[in-house]
Amino acid sequence: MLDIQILRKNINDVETALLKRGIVFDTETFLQLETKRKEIQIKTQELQARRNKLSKEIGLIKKQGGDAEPILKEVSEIGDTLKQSEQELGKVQKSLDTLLHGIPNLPHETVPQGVAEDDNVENKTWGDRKTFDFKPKDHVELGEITGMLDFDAATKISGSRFVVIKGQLAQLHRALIQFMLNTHVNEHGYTEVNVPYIVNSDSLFGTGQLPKFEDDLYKVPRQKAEIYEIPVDIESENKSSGNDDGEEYYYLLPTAEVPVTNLAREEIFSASDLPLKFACHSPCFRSEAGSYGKDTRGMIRQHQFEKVELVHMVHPDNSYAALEELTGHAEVILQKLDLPYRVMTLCAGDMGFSAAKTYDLEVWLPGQSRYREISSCSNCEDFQARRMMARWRNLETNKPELIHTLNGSGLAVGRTLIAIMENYQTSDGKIMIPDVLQEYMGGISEIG
RNA sequence: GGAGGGAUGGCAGAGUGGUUGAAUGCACUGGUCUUGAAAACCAGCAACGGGGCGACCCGUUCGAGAGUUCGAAUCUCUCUCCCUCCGCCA
Repeated sequence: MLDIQILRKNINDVETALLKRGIVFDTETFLQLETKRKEIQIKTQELQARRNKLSKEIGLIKKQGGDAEPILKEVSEIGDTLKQSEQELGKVQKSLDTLLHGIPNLPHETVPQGVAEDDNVENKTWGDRKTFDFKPKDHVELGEITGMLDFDAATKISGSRFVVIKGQLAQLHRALIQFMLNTHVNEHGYTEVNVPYIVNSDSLFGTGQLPKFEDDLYKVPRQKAEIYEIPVDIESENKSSGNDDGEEYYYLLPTAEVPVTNLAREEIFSASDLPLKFACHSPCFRSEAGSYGKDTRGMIRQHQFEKVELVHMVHPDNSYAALEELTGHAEVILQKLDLPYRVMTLCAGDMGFSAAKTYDLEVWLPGQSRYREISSCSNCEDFQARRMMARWRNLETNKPELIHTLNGSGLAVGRTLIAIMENYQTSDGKIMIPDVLQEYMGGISEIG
């Protein structure tokens, strides 16, 4: 969520910044709403002040045993006007909120202009792409040969975009999780957390998935206490547009970023608490609505996958240094696994809703002969913090101020598994185990 | 599933219709004292929003929402969450 003060004072800057993302901001509508808001708010508050003043006088008069009748009459006349004014204000506020909640974060000045993937900028590449003296297979073929990736079984059990991993490959998958967590906790100073996989709408609002991206999420009906049906004809008039079904659903987490970042929701940290760094392994659930036909082959894009997520909560001055650090931590995993990758700075138009700047790590997949995203590391600045009121106390001002939040994958486990399969394959379809993982695999050096 | 009890400022915890945005303690900030620190003492200290160049002024907020009232932390209703006991259970 943007600071509404920026919209009020520097609307042109906002327009320009959003244009960098390829978004044309409806300044006209905003200014109209804002003018209306100001007018109604001032009027409402004047009425409230008058009512409060008179009510206090009534209290005093009654205490002294005087006659409050004249004032009582005057104040009761304010009632209707005030109520109407308050309702009007509520409507305008709501429209403004809806508008504000739908505006994505403004890109940092170092973010390249652009609207799509093609405009992302390559920062660096790491590692040598291995050359094979045979035609490298992709993970689907390798999975078939070894019998350890079973898409048909998953289709039977669940449907498309699921997979069953079997045998030593499942073990390798588990080994990757241990390896990633251990590295981040023991070498990078993260605190490991284990979180709920079902989250509420407040949490999703906090990180920015709601209200705009509800279609991407799996909803879980929530058990509600039984309530009596209210006869429709009586009640329907009064139930205005504000009839959100707010807490009727839980949601499956699309990323551990949601529960972990929300640890900071409505908290005020002391300056010495920061930075906080959390590492969390979790499954992730995504409906993938709107991605029909995209990445249908293999386990690149699944409804359910596992990920080790890194989250930083930092002093606002340090968030860009933290972004470099966090990205570096994700890179370490790829380096230790000796998987070739490149680092991309996402262009403004390709960034997620909450991000001010994002680096993507893309791993080389020889079976597909291309780089594929395996981690996305973002600085959200105060965008999420404002939505969830995550603050720290500045001792210089003695006031609570917004923290900055960052998140990144360190790494996506399923895609890392694919990368190992494709990069470490042998001509007869076996998979070599990267050195650093062998201790997690009972010392073996090859599977398949 | 059954029976009770609760939710108030950063934290703990008073407050049951009228200058209560809220006693008190802790924490925090500034000061006195001290060689320095601690202790003691003095003072300050909720958040959010609006108006004004500004000194300031105003509004909202005591889990959330609705209601009663001239006036609600306090009364009514609904919801959410937490705690205790019993039952069941990985």
